[in-house]
Amino acid sequence: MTAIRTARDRARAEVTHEIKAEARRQLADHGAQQLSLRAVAKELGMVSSALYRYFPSRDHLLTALIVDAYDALGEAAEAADAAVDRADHRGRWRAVCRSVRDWARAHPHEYALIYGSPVPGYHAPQDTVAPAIRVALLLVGLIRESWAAGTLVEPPAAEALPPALAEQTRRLADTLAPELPLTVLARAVLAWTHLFGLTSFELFGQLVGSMDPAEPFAEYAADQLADYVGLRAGIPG
Amino acid sequence: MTAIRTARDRARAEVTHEIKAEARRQLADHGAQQLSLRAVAKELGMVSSALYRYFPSRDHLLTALIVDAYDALGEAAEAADAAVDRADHRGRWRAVCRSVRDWARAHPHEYALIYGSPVPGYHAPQDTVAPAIRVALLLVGLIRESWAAGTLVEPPAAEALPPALAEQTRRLADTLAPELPLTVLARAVLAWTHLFGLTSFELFGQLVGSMDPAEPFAEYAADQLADYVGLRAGIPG
DNA sequence: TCCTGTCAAGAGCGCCGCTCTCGTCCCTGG
DNA sequence: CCAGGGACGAGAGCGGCGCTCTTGACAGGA
Repeated sequence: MTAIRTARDRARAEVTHEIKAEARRQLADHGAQQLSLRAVAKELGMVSSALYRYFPSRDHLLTALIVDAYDALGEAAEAADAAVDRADHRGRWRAVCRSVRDWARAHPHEYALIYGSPVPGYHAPQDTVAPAIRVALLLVGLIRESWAAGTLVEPPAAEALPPALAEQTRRLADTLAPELPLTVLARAVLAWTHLFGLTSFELFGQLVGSMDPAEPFAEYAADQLADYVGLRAGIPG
Repeated sequence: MTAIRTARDRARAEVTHEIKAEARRQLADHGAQQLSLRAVAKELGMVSSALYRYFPSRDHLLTALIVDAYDALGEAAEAADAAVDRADHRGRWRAVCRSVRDWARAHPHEYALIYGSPVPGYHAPQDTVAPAIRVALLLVGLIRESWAAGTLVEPPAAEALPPALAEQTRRLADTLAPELPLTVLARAVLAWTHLFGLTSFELFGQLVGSMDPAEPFAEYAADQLADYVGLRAGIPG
């Protein structure tokens, strides 16, 4: 558990890391579909069968890359958030939205790997869920901060969730943000799905011919979503 | 141009259709990734090379399936729309949203084929754009009807689009809905992206652990989107 | 020192998309 | 009516894929 012990272990960790690095390079260049164990092995001066000492299958290697991609995206979003005044919750929201889009555009194949259609037969193992929700946690976190600061605009009181949705939202709130009104949390989830839905739409070419380039539309969407969840502009002071 | 002429032509059309049918079956069963020309050929009692008389490559066959999928989805949406009172624009909106989700859940692999990450290297040819926009046209159409009927709630006048987006939206409006206020059209596009974004999120497993099952949330989203674009409930009479 | 576990390598299996060649059959123009 | 040409299916084959199994070299613990 402590440090890496034997020379064998150290070598093993190093080779594992090198395989992932080369695989990530090929993924970024040619996409997940084209990621070939043989090509990775060749580039590393190994023979394909040797890779199976480190990853039991292509899917396992892909899973490792998925976790890395989620983490990279989460890190980018957190960095963007951290660069904005803590009290400017709306500005932070917009920064996170922009960072997601920017990261996706900079790493289209990685983005497609995590938010595109899942590889058939492939089902995400449990290791991927924790890194997968980093951006969602970030968004909920800043909404909570705005709520705590008293700057969050609540949805109209008349708007009640239907019972089934209220129950689901309550369960979600219990582990995520018990103090938030359920309507706020439901709207936050909706905004979250929209952020990634729009990013995917742009990246997968569905906007070509309408809102293309998508930059102004993405900015507008981030604004509208901030309104929708109730984030107010600027710093109270 | 008139009818199918010679026996050869008839045979060719029939075989082409059978290839597509078998390919669609395999696509529905195992996903696009697993769609193999050899398997299709074997199932049809042919040899793989013979298929190349009908489709010059796997991608071309896939493109044919994509067009079919867009058309099937468009047809389902149009049927759902047609089943609702013409004057109940909000009801029609919700029916279309529900039909998209239903179709996607009934045909996950076809849906993934058209709204998932594009196959690497694959770029949609022009044939696919016309069927691809059927649902969008349907949604814009019913918004226009509501506008014409005077039942559409306009966004707050204070909400102006930033110049770049206004210009894009205007270009879109010119060929789509010249009479609609730009803010309405922009909101419609946003709602359109959200509809498919949410559907993809559910289908690709991103909602597992939060809004799962997604039924109540999807209904809620359709409602919220109807509000957002300004569709009022019920029939004026 | 022996022995056990780890490792890279190689051969090979059954797939895949795709190409090329070769007979065959039928349609059509003379 | 018949010869030529075009469309067709079959087959062999190429290079590549994921993955398995066996083999031999090497290092660390008993």
